[in-house]
Amino acid sequence: MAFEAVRKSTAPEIVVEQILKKLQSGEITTGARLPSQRELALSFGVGRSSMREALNALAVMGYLDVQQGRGTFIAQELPGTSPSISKLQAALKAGSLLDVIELRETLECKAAELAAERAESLHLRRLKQALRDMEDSRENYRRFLQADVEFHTTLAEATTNQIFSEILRFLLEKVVGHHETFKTTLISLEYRSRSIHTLKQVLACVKREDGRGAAEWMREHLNAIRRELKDIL
Amino acid sequence: MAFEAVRKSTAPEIVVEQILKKLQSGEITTGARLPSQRELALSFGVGRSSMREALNALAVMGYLDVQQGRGTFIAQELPGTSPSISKLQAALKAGSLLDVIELRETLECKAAELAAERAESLHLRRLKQALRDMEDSRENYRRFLQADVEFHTTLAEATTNQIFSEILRFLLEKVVGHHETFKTTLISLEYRSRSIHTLKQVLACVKREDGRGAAEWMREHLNAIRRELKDIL
DNA sequence: ACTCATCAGGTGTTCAGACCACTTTGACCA
DNA sequence: TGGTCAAAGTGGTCTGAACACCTGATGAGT
Repeated sequence: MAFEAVRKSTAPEIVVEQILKKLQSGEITTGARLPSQRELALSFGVGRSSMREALNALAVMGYLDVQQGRGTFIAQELPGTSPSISKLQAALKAGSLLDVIELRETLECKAAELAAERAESLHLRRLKQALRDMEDSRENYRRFLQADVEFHTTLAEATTNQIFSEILRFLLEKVVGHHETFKTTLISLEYRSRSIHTLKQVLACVKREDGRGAAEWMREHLNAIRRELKDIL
Repeated sequence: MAFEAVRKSTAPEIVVEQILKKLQSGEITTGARLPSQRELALSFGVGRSSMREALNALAVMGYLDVQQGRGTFIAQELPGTSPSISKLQAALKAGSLLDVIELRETLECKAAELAAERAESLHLRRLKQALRDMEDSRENYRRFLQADVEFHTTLAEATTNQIFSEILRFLLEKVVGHHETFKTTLISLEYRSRSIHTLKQVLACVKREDGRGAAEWMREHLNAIRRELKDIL
């Protein structure tokens, strides 16, 4: 037998709900100006402070835009009530590391390929530097990981496809999170050396604009990670 | 000569910032109880209403949990302080449609391949149904688009890789958004017919577990979209 | 005619104080 | 032991008064 939590209805909450309803039903146009806080408080039958709390809450949520001396306006862009974002985050939290690897294999191989075709000298320099950092920090796990991520991030940026690079950055962030949660200091020194070697091959391919080669070496790199992961789990 | 927007520092904002800093530096433990609003206001040197505004903002953001009669508590689960999400959204909004297509080609071809290996009968049924819906709504643009999205979404789900499917769902949502923004009713009837044909091939390949074939037909499908897009732009 | 400083009125912002509603606690009593 | 009740502390709400800021009108000066 389950009970529902008692829904307490405080004044600002009620006001927020009412305004939200009008907002979502399209009764108020974006960019429109609301009456002054004093008037609103009067017409809602609440005190100014309660009215202010409601308006502030809506502002924090991104629905309103309050400007001192000018008034309160409906936000130009209503926050896309997109539940997909939270679903994405939930999936990332719940999803298995192997799933992530599968995605990374798909995306990063293509990224390597595109990078080979489009990378500019700036990217090449950063890739080179990241590899040097990895070599210099073989024994320091955190720094190694950081340089590793830098390499992958730069490669993604070199695709000159902003969406591509942001999604990859997003994924990598989660990978790092996983590492930190599980304190995966376990990663073997041998694996690190092999990583550096493989990524050097990737960089070499990118330099000579060999897309297929870059993709293949990247696949090799990710397979190595997958193997390492399986050993640990 | 560019100027930065003036950063107005209102009292509650400053308080929010300070509390946020303490929160993120881990100076306060989750679940801990804060001093009373009156005390806090005193120690921050602001009025109680300003203090309340700050606390409410933090509560809306999910950092705090205020309970009447009991006190204000740090939320048990601090909201993931990931700015990358908003960056991702920004990139999606600003990024070109061609970039999205490039990503889709990468992801959906792989999805088709994986689906061919893993799809269950439930997925096959839904894919079939989606194709039927597309055929039945050749003349109704919105319904056609909806069925189209359903096909791609189902294919993504058939990978049995939750993260994969969520990211694709996320991308597709944006594509639909683009369509609705630009009122792209322009898409030719011929294109629709060709889409249906190509996707039928994809489904056939998935049925006989031909991963390579499914990927190739999907690539064909996306190339058609790319061509259609170029014509429009 | 144009430019600029000034001012009045409206707006959001902040404050202080009072009171209300709720929760916890502990003293009290049957 | 169990219930009742009052007190104290908490957040919730209201009010009136300043304060800070923006806008538009006014009018003096060029």
